[in-house]
Amino acid sequence: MAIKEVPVLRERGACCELPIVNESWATETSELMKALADPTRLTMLASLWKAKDPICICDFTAGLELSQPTISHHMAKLKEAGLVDSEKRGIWTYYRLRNKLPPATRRILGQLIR
Amino acid sequence: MAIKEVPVLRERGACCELPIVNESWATETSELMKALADPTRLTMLASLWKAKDPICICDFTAGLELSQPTISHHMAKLKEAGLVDSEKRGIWTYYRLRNKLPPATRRILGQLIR
DNA sequence: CACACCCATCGAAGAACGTCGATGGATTGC
DNA sequence: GCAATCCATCGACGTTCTTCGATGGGTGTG
Repeated sequence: MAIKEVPVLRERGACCELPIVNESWATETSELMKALADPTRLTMLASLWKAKDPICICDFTAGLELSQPTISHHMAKLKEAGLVDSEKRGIWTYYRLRNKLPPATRRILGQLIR
Repeated sequence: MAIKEVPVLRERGACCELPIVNESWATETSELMKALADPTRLTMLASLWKAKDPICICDFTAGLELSQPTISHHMAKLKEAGLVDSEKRGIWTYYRLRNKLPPATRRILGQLIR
């Protein structure tokens, strides 16, 4: 646990160089993380991940203890992040996991869920 | 892309059941996602992931275009999330990826960072 | 047509977040 | 001891987020 490799020889005011990190990678990845940074949205995603069939807003409203506008709001965020698709059928709007998910995104979701 | 499995036969006011999603899983996972939901923190994590040696605050302050308090603030969040360890050496505080990371967390980071 | 239901959107309120300058403790070099 | 450096913390500000009630459009039922 101790940090042994670091010499105390370092000069004051002298900073080391950081490994190069792609800036657009950071912003794009943080967008995805923001979409996942809410327990309600994670629950909805996990439900869609596990369910074979699409799920409509009223199912989530009945199952989660939140108002219908809040559920719709969260689902809109998931859609805006490109994580879910929606389709209207009669008076219902059904949501499902987007089937054209980028492979990397799908792998991350797979790691998170289950 | 079309949703074929959904019958329109559904009765009004009748909701389906959701797949069961563990509630504490959702809150805990969302905590991790919140820690990752910022480009600066992602950049710092990626740097620590790639770097062999620990990195001190002043390196990040020099490399990223943010004030020192902001850098310290972000690093404190990463530490609070259990993602990094710190050790003081002389006047410097060195940070490194926590070596006792939960395997699942490590796998997620591995997926995210390249 | 009138009514009931589903749902997206709006506006508002409160909480959480990102950022900074200022400050002060700790450590080291002179 | 004095000055310089690193860094954590505080207080403040503006932004973003979560949540809700109210509203209205769309769709089907009687």
